[in-house]
Amino acid sequence: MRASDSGSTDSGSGGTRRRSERTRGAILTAARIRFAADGYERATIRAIARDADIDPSMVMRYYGNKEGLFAAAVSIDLKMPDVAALPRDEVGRALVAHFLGTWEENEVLTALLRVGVTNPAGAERMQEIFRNQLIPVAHAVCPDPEQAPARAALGAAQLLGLALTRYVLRFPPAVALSREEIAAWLAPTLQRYLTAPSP
Amino acid sequence: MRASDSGSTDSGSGGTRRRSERTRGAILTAARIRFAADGYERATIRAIARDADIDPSMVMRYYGNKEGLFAAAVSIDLKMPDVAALPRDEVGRALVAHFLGTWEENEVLTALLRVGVTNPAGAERMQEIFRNQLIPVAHAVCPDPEQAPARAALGAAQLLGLALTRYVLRFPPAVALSREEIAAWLAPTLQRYLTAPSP
DNA sequence: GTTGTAGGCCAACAAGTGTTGACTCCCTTG
DNA sequence: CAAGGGAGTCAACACTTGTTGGCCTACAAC
Repeated sequence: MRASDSGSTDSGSGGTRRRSERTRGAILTAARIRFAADGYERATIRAIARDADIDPSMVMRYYGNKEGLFAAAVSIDLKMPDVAALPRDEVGRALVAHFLGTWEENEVLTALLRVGVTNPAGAERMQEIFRNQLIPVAHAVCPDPEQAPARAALGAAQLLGLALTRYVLRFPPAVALSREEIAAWLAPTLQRYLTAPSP
Repeated sequence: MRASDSGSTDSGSGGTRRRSERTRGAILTAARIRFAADGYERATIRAIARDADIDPSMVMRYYGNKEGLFAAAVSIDLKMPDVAALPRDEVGRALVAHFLGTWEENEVLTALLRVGVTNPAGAERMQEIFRNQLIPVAHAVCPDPEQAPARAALGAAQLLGLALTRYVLRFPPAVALSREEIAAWLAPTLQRYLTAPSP
């Protein structure tokens, strides 16, 4: 897969600097895969380095320590859609579809979930994302702004629970459901949590 | 807390055997607490032994190895209520209430969730529980028996997601919700997943 | 061509892990 | 009382982990 191979006919300025950035990237992608597959503790620096075809000490050189590597590997922007611009009754469906698409194309989310469950720093990171990226969405569609955090939490519980059973624990029936079926079932739930009057 | 203290005036047969069973129990409770708090990898046998006030080697003597200890520590019976005997439209509320009560009084569930996310054996254990204890509930109330597994998975996703955000990741709004509020929000969701016609 | 500098690798360290075997102590049984 | 066996302790093992410092190599500037 190595594009622009070792021929290194690349332009004059910065032949080595180029290479360093390529290995930094290799480390990050390897780290994301390992964190997603194994969680924080079992994703060893040695294994990540092996995947990236470099020496373990390079990880330390570039990212200081394991926590630094994790922090660099799992920064994520959920790119939440602008729900205020949607018809009010399509918010639930749009969010579920966006969530499924993002999760399946981006292993960082699985990594974050796996790490957040066992590592305090990971949990904090998830709280940040919830606070900065999810609550604002609720704020945009909730009838009562004061209820936005609670309603966002309910929606997050439903979506993260689905990710948990489908992508992490892999309950067979949860894996077998198609994305369309999931959207059909979950959309009304999200819609209600975010826009319906309090029960 | 040690009932019938070291006076050992207990009846003749089996003074030592009694003590052994007491330490077995101490190991199990310490293990449950540690697994719940730290997950599988970070819950070290040494820490568990320290909590139980015994030597690490005793853990090996009684449970063989760490996996054996885990298997012994997290066997659980959810004691699911007999939903067939309930009015059909109260199933959702009953399940949510039962779930919240069970989770808050039993740290084993948090342990299982934490371990299941990073450890294959833990995930398998959760799949077992889902298959043997949750699917039957869905079978008892689903209109179409063939859909029971999928509907059970949807319900499990919602409930586990709530446990995840409230008891493990501790999103502040999820922690702040009262059990009554949670029941009011989630009961209709469970009700729909289990009993409503397919969307 | 010489030199400085950054990229990269090797070997090693200290700490902590699960696990094992030999040892002591005490209670129960004859 | 003597003997047996199980409960419990101690010290050590082999191994893996994150992390460090010294060394080599190749490119860029002078």
